Amino acid sequence: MSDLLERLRRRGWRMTSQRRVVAEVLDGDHVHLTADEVHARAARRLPEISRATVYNTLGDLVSIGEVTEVSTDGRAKRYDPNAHRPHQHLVCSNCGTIRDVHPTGDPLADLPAEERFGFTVSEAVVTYRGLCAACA
Amino acid sequence: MSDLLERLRRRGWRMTSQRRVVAEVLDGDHVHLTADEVHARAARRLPEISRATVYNTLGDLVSIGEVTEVSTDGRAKRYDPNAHRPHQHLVCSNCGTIRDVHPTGDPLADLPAEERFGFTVSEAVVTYRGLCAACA
DNA sequence: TCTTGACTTGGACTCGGTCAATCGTAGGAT
DNA sequence: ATCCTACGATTGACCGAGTCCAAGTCAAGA
Repeated sequence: MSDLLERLRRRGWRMTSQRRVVAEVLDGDHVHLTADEVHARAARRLPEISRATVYNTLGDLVSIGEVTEVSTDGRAKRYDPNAHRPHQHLVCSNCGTIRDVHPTGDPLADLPAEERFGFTVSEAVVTYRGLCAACA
Repeated sequence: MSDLLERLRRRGWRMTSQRRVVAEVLDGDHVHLTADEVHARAARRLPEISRATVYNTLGDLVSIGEVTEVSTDGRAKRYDPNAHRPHQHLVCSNCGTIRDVHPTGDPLADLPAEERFGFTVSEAVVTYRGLCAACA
């Protein structure tokens, strides 16, 4: 059932049938769909939903922090509803499968001051790459 | 002077005027140009060079391992000639400036076995984000 | 139920990148 | 030095991902 939908309602997000199906499609763990995949799945329940609406809704969800954008392959961005707990990604270099992972330690601590070039560093995004069990 | 050009010559890479200017444009530290930027700079020295040639040449350089692709913003890929020594990237969230950085420690070691989902993990790509001195 | 501002739509458009047919040339062979 | 030819360069059409806009629709408060 949809945690995401519940949180959105609580925020007073204006709820439309389009936004509801997009939120429902995104629900779950290890979900990393492209905008077109979201559109295709949403269209199974609401055939007239337009691409622009899916892009708008995803963009809104990202800007309010309920969904994060992941771009692991330089192709289409993927949308990750698991924004409530920080995590990194493990990607199969062959088939593109993505898993959420929780490394120990803080990568920010591994960047010495003299390697910061005066930046105020706030975040470290880690992508682990390798071959999944099926592709190895 | 061009280390890259020298390495390419040593590999027996067929040298054309187009390939030479692309290699020259890419020479240096903290260089992270988009394909279009490479094309623009190359065209200053060789006005008739085509976009397709730049893409072909960059693709070739990547596949022989002399240049690496970096995609930090989900927009155009950037090309990094500093492929001979492993490093990560520090990106300004505001202006997009990129610096090469060398964190201590091995991020691969921070991913416990039970978080590997049966993958053979071979690489960790880290992108540090923050604000550069000028943007802060 | 009415009203209205927010949301949705379809289509044109942009940007980054790829492809294929044709032309040109680097560099080995003579 | 020149000739040949396979490999590289060029042009322009094309593609996928994403954005934009003007017009239509509708959720939800009064």
